[in-house]
Amino acid sequence: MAIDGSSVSNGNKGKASPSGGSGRRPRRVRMTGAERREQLLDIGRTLFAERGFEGTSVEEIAAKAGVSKPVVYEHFGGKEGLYAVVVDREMRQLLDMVTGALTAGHPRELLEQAAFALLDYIETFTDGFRILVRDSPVAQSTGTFASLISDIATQVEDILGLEFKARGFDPKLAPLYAQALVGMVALTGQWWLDVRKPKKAEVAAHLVNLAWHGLDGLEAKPRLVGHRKN
Amino acid sequence: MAIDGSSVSNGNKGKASPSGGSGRRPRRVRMTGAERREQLLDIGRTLFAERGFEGTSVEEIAAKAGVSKPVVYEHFGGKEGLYAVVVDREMRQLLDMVTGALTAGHPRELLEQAAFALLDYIETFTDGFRILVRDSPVAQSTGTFASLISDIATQVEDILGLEFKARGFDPKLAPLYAQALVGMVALTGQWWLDVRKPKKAEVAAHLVNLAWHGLDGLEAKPRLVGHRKN
DNA sequence: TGCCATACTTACGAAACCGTAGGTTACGGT
DNA sequence: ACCGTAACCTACGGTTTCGTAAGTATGGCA
Repeated sequence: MAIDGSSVSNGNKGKASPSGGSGRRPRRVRMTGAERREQLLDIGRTLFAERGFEGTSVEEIAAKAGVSKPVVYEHFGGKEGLYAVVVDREMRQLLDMVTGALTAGHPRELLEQAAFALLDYIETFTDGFRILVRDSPVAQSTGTFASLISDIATQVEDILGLEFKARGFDPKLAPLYAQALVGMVALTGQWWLDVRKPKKAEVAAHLVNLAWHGLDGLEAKPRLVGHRKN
Repeated sequence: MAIDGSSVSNGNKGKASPSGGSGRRPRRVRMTGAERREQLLDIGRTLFAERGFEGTSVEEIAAKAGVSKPVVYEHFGGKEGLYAVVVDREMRQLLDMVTGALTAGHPRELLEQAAFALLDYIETFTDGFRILVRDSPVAQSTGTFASLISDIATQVEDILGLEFKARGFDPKLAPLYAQALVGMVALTGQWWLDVRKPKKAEVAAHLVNLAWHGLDGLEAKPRLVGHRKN
């Protein structure tokens, strides 16, 4: 089992039911430290996503892992410790995906790839996205969704900045446009989470359509330049 | 004093300091019921905005009003009661402003007005916006920011739907584009909350610029059709 | 086989919080 | 001057939660 990669698998089989199904399953699981740690992170992510930081108790996390509270404290020092790790991993994941999509190409392709990457993250790591969108516990400054969005927006800024200069626009406006683009994709992604109606690639195509041509010059049937399947 | 209108004024003069400055100020304030109610709503809104629902205690609200806990329970029946009223008023306010901006005109003007209205709301009722963006206590379904955004998006949908039909686009895509537009404005507004850099009208102009012409056909110096001052 | 580090438990202290019971003070009308 | 009502308070019960102290089982290894 991969120790580092934020494990996508999450079945919650544990359930703390003491009796096994057939004869001789070991009653208590007794995982290795690293395993338990990963499991707690998984469960924590899920619970934080659906109940928020303050709405989730350490005992609940521990119980769902079939373990008692002090185990959590042993691994993370406390609730905030666990939360911090969850958020950090999630931010890293999202940032990696988007950054990877913003490496090279024509601006329109970059936009397309980034939009797709964000939608992809939202789909694959839904819980993480929910956590990032929700509020952080205290003293946010860093670790906020806003700050993360800003990080991404900063990269978009750089790209836009060049483009703006080349076209004679004020590069100081790049942040604004970057924010608008990210916001457009992010909130559409959130909406799409519940609806799931057009396929992801189609959503991305339409978003790019809107961002690139504007309402005035929309194309009826936009296509992604790079054609994807999933 | 207007009983109903969500009072914008918020100075927190009370502060519960018992000694008045000069001679004979009555030591305890003893407001009328309606006044106290409004004051509690004001304070509640502020606290919920900065600490969230679960992070705010009834006692804290009461203390800040220079009053004891049971007063809050007398007026609102509990923490959730107060929160519900705050959220309801805020949603109504925002919805009114945006709906009012979406009454008549050319689509581009509507977009412009709606964007401006949202930014205006964010600026004027910052705390309210923060509350709406944060998470609701439990059993969200209604009262969520997402649901509010959807309400607004629905209105945008209708407008876009007509436009799409007239232009021969698939009207089923209207929700997607509506969501994208609303998301663009909403998240840009959230960003602008902290930065406050370009003036509100300028932000609106650029948003309309992007939404209308797209990155491909951006204007260097967009102007709002209806010129505003504040 | 005996040892020992690691994984894990039970039990508890302390604090924060919600919500209520029952009593007290000021204000307005008569 | 009196009295009722509306506004407000003190005090407390009961629950939840964080975090810790101190002890128990388990599995690998000399």
